[in-house]
Amino acid sequence: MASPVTTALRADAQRNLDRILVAAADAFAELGPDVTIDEIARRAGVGHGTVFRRFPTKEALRAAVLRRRLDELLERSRALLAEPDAGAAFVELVWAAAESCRRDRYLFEGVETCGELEVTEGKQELHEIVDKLIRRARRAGAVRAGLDARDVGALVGAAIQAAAHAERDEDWRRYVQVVLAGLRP
Amino acid sequence: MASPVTTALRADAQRNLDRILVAAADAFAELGPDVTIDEIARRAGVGHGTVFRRFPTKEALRAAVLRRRLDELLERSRALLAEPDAGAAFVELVWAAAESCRRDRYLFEGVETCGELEVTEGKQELHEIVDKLIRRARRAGAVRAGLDARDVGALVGAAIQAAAHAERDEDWRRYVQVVLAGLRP
DNA sequence: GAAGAAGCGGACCGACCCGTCCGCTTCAGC
DNA sequence: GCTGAAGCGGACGGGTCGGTCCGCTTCTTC
Repeated sequence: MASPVTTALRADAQRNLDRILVAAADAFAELGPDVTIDEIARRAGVGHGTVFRRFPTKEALRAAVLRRRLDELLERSRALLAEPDAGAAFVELVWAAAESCRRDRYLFEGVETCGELEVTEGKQELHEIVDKLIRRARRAGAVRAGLDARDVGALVGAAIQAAAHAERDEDWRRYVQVVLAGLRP
Repeated sequence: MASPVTTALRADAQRNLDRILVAAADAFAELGPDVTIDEIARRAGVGHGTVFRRFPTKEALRAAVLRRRLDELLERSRALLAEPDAGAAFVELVWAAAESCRRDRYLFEGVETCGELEVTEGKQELHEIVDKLIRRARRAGAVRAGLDARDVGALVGAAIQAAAHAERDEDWRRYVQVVLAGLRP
């Protein structure tokens, strides 16, 4: 996924790699970008030396996890370009982004601050597609002017972040609805 | 401020205390809650032992800084209760909160996660007054139903946080406007 | 200006954590 | 099964940082 031509891994190594990526995604989402590698290794059931053999630094591991999330969003966004109703497509996009941020509340912040090529390229690609979706929606009169992909991403990420300390667990939906209402012309 | 009956400090000690609080506020706002005490001490022009004499832990220092911000907001909110136009008072409240978060983008997150009595009490007080302002505004038809002080605080704080990585420096105003638009009925 | 209290700050300790390294284990091909 | 390569993981080094402590300095009071 990260590098298209990975030399085939031994079966046990591949198994460990998968478990590390899953454990890292969970741990980052739950404890934030400052989780220790030891914690991730513990969750994956491997020694922390094993983590460092696959990912030279903690940042590289974080980047791999972020990239996976970005790829999911990319796929979803591309599909939405085919949706005939531009306004509905935009609303769906927002909810998809919200779901992603919901799974990892540090996603937006992470993508913004991560300098790894893997992530900045993914972000760039995503922005281009999302900008298309926004322009379409604006022409259809469903979205106010003066907003781009970065703005929408930031606001949605923010709404989820806001709900992190909420009392009820579904508050994030209300917050996203507030933002959606604010995005209309 | 924190404790009403502080035993009088020696003149130089009081001077140092003031400089520490200013330096800490700046450093926390600029570098986040993880700044080192050494950095704060350096900015204040004191040794880091001096910081620990006034504040037993880093958390206590952070709490003192947060409390100061909360007190400013408290004062502002109380004044707004006297404003005859409930809708306008609410909008002003939101902008005041935004300005505070703008000065320290980690303010909201800090207040939510800080366990020190000093801060939780201040938050409680603020919530009560802001809830009054919101109820007034709702009765005046200026704010949608189903939102309380916590919600509004979260959304405003998040909007500012979102603007932290924005390209233009005034983007945070646009974001607050989006949220304000979303808060209307 | 003398004396004692208050304050200062840097050396120091211990905990934590990233990243390396190497002796041992496990897998894959024959 | 044998063999060599690939993989493993824990011990270790080095750096950082929060918090303590104590010999020295500075202020205040008389």
